[in-house]
Amino acid sequence: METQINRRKQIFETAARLIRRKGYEATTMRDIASELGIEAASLYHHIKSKEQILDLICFDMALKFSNAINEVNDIYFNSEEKLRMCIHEHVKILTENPENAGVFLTAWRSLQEEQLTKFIKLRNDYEQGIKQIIREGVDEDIFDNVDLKFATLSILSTINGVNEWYKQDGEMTPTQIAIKLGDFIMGGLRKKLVTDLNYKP
Amino acid sequence: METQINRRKQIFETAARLIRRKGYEATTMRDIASELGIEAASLYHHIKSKEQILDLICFDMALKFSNAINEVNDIYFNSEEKLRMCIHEHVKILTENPENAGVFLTAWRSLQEEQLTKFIKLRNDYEQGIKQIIREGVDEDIFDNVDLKFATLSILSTINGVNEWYKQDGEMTPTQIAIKLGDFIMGGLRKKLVTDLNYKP
DNA sequence: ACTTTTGACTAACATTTGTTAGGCTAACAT
DNA sequence: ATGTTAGCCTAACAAATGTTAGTCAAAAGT
Repeated sequence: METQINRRKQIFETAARLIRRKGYEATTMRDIASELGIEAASLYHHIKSKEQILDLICFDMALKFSNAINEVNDIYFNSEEKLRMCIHEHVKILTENPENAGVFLTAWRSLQEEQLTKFIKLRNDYEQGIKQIIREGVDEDIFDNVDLKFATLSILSTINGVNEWYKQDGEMTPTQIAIKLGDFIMGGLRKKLVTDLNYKP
Repeated sequence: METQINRRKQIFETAARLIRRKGYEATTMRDIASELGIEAASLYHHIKSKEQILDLICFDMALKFSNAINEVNDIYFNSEEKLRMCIHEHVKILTENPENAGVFLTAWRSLQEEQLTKFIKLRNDYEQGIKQIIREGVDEDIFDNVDLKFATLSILSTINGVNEWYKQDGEMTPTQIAIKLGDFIMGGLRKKLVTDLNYKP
């Protein structure tokens, strides 16, 4: 009763780990089963299909990102604060389950047509949400007058990169990463002068 | 004679396009052949194997990046200029052949053990090269006292993201993208004050 | 004690995969 | 004219893939 649920969870976790490392098509049902010490056919007592694994992981992650930006928009008002909080929430999601996040970031291409279309729509919504926050910052003269699409995609690429090097037992906590990322995205690499009144530590 | 070489080139181009879009394992020899209007077996008169396609593309791209950073290091001295030129060269490589670049960025995971090890080493060398330039900038007090590994990987993620949205007939040329990226990476999103003596347009 | 459920197994399936062998045709070289 | 080769074809193969069917032992529920 309890064990079944755990087994199912194990299957999803193992699958996510392998799919993230080798890709969806390169990961076989026999690979997943072998990692769990069982036969491939046994997987089907717990899951519907291989495709279901990819579907659930991708859309579960997409939902998390969607919820995160909605919360941030509900709570905060200042654009820079909003963006910094989005970065923080994004990093939290990427790091609290790096395997699923990795699947979300790379294996979504393997979704079937219908699901793929839905997924891309969700991802576009999220991008539009970030873009809107940047737009507000530009309108309020807090952010530079940047190309919105360019800035949005660049920032998201920067944040998503975290998934490629983050280690659970690494030197930086997710929060520390988020702060550094926020500083980098806000202020860039160049040395700040103290005469810059916008300067924040 | 002449046609053979062209056919071979066509095969690599078609393969790169498909592999970039769907992944290496998801792209079959029959897919590639079908795009060219021939049978899968016919491909083998021009290439050795499917794996060879991936190998050549990945290592050809790796070589380009390696050459680029070496040239930059030979020609320029100022750290910020060096980094901006690296960004420019990197963007040029990513955009002058987006298909091959996409394969390089995502499909390298499918390389066989031996080639994979070699590839990762080359990529690490490149990352170390960028890191070294940032280190120089920090030492020369031009860049903020950032975490070197963090800054290197963040910057590379930012630049590589270009491959996901760049369009040949888009609004921005590769050079314009490189300049915007350089500005963003150097100065960040936040509005600059004119009292910041480091400010560059 | 008896029945049901859980979770695994073996065996097998239909497809799909990368690849090889061998043959045909048209262009080219001598 | 004759031999060669470039470029494709069909046929086929062995291996791997996702999945289904049917069986069985142990645990849980009654």
